[in-house]
Amino acid sequence: MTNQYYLDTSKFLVAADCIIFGFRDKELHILLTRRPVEPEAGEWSLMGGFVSENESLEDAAKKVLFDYTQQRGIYMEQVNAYGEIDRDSGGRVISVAFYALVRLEEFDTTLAQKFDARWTNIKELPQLVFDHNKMVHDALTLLRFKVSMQPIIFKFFDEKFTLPALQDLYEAIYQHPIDKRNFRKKLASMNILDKLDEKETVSSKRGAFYYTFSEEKYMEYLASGKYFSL
Amino acid sequence: MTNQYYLDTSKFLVAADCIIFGFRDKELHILLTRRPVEPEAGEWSLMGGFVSENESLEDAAKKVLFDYTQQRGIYMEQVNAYGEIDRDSGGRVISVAFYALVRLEEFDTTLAQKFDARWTNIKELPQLVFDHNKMVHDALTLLRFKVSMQPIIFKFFDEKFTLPALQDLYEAIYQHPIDKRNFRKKLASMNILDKLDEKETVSSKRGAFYYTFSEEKYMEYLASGKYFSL
DNA sequence: ACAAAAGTGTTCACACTACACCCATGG
DNA sequence: CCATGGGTGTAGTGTGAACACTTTTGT
Repeated sequence: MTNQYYLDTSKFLVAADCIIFGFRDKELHILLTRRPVEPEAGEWSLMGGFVSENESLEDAAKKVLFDYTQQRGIYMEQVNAYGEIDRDSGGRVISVAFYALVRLEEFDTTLAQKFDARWTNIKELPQLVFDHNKMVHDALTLLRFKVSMQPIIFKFFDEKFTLPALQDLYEAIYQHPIDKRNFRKKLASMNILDKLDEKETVSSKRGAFYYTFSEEKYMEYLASGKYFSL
Repeated sequence: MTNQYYLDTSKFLVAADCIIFGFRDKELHILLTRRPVEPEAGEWSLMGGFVSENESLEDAAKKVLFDYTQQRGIYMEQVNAYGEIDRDSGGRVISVAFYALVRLEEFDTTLAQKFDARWTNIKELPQLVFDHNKMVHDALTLLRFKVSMQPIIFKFFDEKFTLPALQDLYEAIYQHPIDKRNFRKKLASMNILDKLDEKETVSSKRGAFYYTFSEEKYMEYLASGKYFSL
């Protein structure tokens, strides 16, 4: 099967590292763990794993995500491949980073303890092993771009959400405040949300209406020739 | 040196494939070659090579670029890693794609013959081996985005260029016509170009003034708080 | 003189920004 | 009744889009 031409060349360990984003306490967080093996055992690290023979890069990343979150169907996107010779002090490893957006409402906190993992506010990011800080930085840059171009922000929520929460998330991602009226005006003009009768009454006395993202309305929006832009 | 933990895992061939963009005849072109080895020998392919033990991914891509163009300091950027199990019918290969922008004025055409390479209009792209068509598609998407956000379009030119040529290039990248006056107005408002006294008189009788991109003016532009956007 | 490409301003529509007050409710 | 967060409209400014004619020069 494998061609002769392919045999005389170096082979490499390949890892998939995941920047797992979640939204909590009006701030964007990422899931970090204490690295379980040498070198740099015990230091903060992204979730990762080696790619094995019978899986694609995406499969490997999905496996990592499932192991640490027990969620399936997580939104995931490749960030970049990292291939400096000495990026991993334990040996030559080429790593492909993926970012993922998880619904924190569904997150099983017992998992966190099992893996010595912690949700960390992106504003208080510690020093991470190897080039993981760079990976997070690149992932954030990509996330900011993607959020502005595609309706992926809704993947942070478990189905329904309130407009104040959506705005808080948006502000957490971009790290700057935006005007409430302008934000809502823009969303209204897109007409891609369904307003529910239900209210969320935990974070305020008056309560904020829940909304859901409507795939159908979004399709109509696209069909009308417009492009999503937030 | 290499830790025990790293030893029990699969290793992979890793390739660097380059989408080399150039501008000619008012159209965007990419450099393709006839694949020299089985499988799919003789079919159209991107330029690529395997990564070796003592080089980073970027180094491998730079080597490929130098081999095929003899130019140094080519602008290059990573597109994505491709890791489907059966993407290469010759064996399991993980490939990292890079796009590059070359100055066609400096291109040595004898090289093309040596490698059985050809500049191909992106509008007439043939079927390529493996997933190379997808790589080109992804590279084009990224190029379009980057061109709109950073002044990399000037890397297509050897120092000086005319405004009509710049506009032609811009239209070739985005595949749609733009208004001449609006285009020039926008460039003028940015004030990042230096007008030369010299004219280019090959493509018109009247002649078009040459311009150069001014790094200093660009720095001032950024310092004024504005962001490049074309 | 004419063909072929270079160069140049104005108007209009729309989108983005800034901005302040009333509402509903629980304690 | 008051503190807390939810919800709403308007006016001004700036940016992008549409649009046509004059200039230069080689043949």
